[in-house]
Amino acid sequence: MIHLCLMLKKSEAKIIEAGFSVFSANPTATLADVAKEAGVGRATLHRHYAGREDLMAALAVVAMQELDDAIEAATEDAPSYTEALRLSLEVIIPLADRQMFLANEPLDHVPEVLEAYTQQLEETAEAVDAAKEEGGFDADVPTAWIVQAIETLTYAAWTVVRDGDATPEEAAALAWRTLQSGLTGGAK
Amino acid sequence: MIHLCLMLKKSEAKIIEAGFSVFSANPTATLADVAKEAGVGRATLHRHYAGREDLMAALAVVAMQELDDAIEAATEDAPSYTEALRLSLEVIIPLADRQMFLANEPLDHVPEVLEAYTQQLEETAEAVDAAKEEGGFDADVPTAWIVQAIETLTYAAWTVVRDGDATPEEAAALAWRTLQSGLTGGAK
DNA sequence: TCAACATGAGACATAGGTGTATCATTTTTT
DNA sequence: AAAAAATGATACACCTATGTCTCATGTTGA
Repeated sequence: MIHLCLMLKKSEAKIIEAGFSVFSANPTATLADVAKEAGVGRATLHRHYAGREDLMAALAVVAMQELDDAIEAATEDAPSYTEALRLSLEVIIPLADRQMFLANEPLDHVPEVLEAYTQQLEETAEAVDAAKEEGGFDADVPTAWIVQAIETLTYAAWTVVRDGDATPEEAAALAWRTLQSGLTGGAK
Repeated sequence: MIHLCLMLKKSEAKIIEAGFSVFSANPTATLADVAKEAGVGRATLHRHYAGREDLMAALAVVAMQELDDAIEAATEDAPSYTEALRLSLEVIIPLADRQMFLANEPLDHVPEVLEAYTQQLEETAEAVDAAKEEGGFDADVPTAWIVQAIETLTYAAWTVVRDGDATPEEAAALAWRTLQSGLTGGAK
């Protein structure tokens, strides 16, 4: 909401924030619910976003942008690709609740979102490949698996944080340890 | 469908199978879609299942039962709890597409499903605790995290299989390795 | 064969979310 | 202060999924 105000009008910012809040709690919530949460008339919502799809797409764009910014800020002076991946993991967890509800939305029809998403995946894959050369990951393990493991363990970390079973820092540490050395006692 | 016929009438079995098929592809599909896929009139579907919630609950019950059966069959003569967890992981992956679409359904209102699900989680947690004592997992790692990691890595495995990036056996092996020893080169 | 039952097809009513238009009011800008 | 823009509230029409009902047809079992 802070930096959103720089580019979005006041009502739009309120609607976007309400969208994150409401749809995170209930992905099938009504546009009326969003408008109410935003303290805005339903008609006003329609003035800014033509329909549900438009709003979802806007939410996706904002979420992607936030993610990109956070990752770039966290990794810009990382000493290695491996460390950059670890730092990314740490940074993503607190933002995950703004992304997760979008995962089940059919956003493939919005080229802007699709493009950003595939690029995100590609960048991760590139970072993983680079980390492999550093010895951070075993070259024998398929990159596709490592990327998927990073994504799902990020989700796992977000879940345990949400359930109050760990702090974001603890969850990030557990996720990274799982990725790197696994959970066996001997591998400590 | 094979053993379902033992307890479900023909139409019911067809509807249930169609439900898995249709809702896996599109979680917001219509009851009419399910009826069509089942080769059954929409009215017939309503005769057997009062509404969408009823159908979803029935699907959840069947899916849970299948999971229980598969896990029990796979682990009944496992040499250890750790090995039992590995075998469970292997067995769940091919069944995962019958479960995943249910994850985003609000089934908490169906006590039968809720109870079966929580029991499933408890059994996993118990197996993890037992595996800890065997040395299969580090006792320092919270059980809640291990359980969550197992779940999400199972999902990851299902995903790569679905995308054609690995066979079920390969995916299971990757998931288990990730859990146990991680993906670092040195941990091979 | 006959009776009981299940099914398919269609008509019908309903409810809820969605999108639009209008108008008075408020806020912002000039 | 005056003009312009944004907003809230309301009413309206629309569409789709849903659920119910009926009746003719088909299937099953006695």
